[in-house]
Amino acid sequence: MPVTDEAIEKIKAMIVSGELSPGARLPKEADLAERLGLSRNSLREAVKALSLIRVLDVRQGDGTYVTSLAPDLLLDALGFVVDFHQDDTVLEFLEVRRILEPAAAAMAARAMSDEDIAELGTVLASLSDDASLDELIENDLEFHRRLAAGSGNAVLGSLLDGISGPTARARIWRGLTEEGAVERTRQQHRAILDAIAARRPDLAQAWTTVHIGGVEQWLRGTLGAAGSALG
Amino acid sequence: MPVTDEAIEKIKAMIVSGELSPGARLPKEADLAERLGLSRNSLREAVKALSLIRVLDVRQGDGTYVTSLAPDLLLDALGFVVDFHQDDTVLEFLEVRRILEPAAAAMAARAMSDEDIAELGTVLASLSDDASLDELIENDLEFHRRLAAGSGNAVLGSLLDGISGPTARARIWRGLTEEGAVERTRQQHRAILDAIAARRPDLAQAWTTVHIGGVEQWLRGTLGAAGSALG
DNA sequence: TTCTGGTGAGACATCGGACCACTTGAGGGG
DNA sequence: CCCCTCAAGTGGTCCGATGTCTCACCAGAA
Repeated sequence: MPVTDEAIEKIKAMIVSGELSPGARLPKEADLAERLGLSRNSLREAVKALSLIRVLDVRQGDGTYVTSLAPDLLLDALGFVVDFHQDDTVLEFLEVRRILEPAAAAMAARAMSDEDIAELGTVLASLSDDASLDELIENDLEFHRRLAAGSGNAVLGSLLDGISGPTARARIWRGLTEEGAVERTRQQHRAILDAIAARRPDLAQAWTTVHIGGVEQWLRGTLGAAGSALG
Repeated sequence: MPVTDEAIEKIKAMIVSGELSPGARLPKEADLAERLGLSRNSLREAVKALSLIRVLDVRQGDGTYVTSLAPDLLLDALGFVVDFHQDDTVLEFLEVRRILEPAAAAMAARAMSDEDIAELGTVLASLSDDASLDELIENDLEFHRRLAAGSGNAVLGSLLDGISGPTARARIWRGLTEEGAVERTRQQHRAILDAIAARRPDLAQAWTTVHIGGVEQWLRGTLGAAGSALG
């Protein structure tokens, strides 16, 4: 095993064992390198890797720290990974979303505070009728993000956030606007909100299933048509 | 933005844009470093990070390649992340599993081939009555892994695989054996298998919900008791 | 002809040292 | 008491050299 991988494992072990608590500061690179028995260059490779997945937080001129290790932090690296999938597996991601998000909506209908529900409504209301594509996407992301967070389960929220990668979402919206389905989507958003506000988990779940399932069905048709047109 | 992060983005862009296809070989470190305008050391940090999340595959003496980018590869980095969560958020992960896995079981009841179902039965049957803890865990992991894979959705399968981290699973099984619930768990596994074999998605889903929900409930009680005992 | 073993080129692995850039906090000046 | 300056500490980046591994090529034996 390369020394770098070994270093990754050792740092991970230090964290899992509790020697390094969340928020703790690591020894300076030179010292840690000596302690782990490798050069500073190799150690930096390990630190960089752990930094990419948000386990470590390096601050130039200050030091290297263990992050909070909160699930949302660690899981947001998921978005980075999802970006690599453009066409082929986007449907599979959407399918997973169709499973998770309705469940999240049902949980949100029980768990969300009245204030949060009101804010969710504000998000939808803030969208003007002649919004640009970027605004549509941003608004859509914000709505679904708050919905997921409203489930009360941070892991579920982050997971949904991650697999709803901006890239894939942008492509879908581009297609939807072309077909003039923007208004229908907004109505579905509104219906989900109403169901949550009425504290009806079953309705919230059903509407979310309809919402995601509709996008899924449309995308399935689009990809199929594009595939046959190309093939 | 540090040059290393910049390099990560550029390499990612090269892959997403199609300039580097899955399986393609990257230019040698020296050349790529020059092209991206940084030193070999800094480039290596970027490569190491992308290698940790299974986007690049570095082979000493040969070269650096883009992986297949298959979702199972990319998502298995998830397991690494989950390992950092011991007590606090394990319940949230289990809750997500309780949402995903029943859906996967239902899909498996429709999609799995007769051969795969037979193999799934073999897995359960291969467990002896006086199996050790390690054998129990390994068998349990194998069963759930095949079940998730049987859904036909690679993303779903890998996601389930990732959040069912070996660490958390081991701790749960240790507790279950102490309470003598091994036999009940095995019966539930058997029931899930029977439902799938009978091509009954509804039954498979229900049994899986019962199975995961039972573990969840038990764990919730255990953690609560431990917490109050400590607090 | 085919298989085997050696050999060398090419690629990544690792190292040590040097210098740059940034953050922070102490200490002096207003 | 507040603000500015500056020096120490720490990560950021680079260079050049050496070690090690993989693979392809080729000569020699079966």
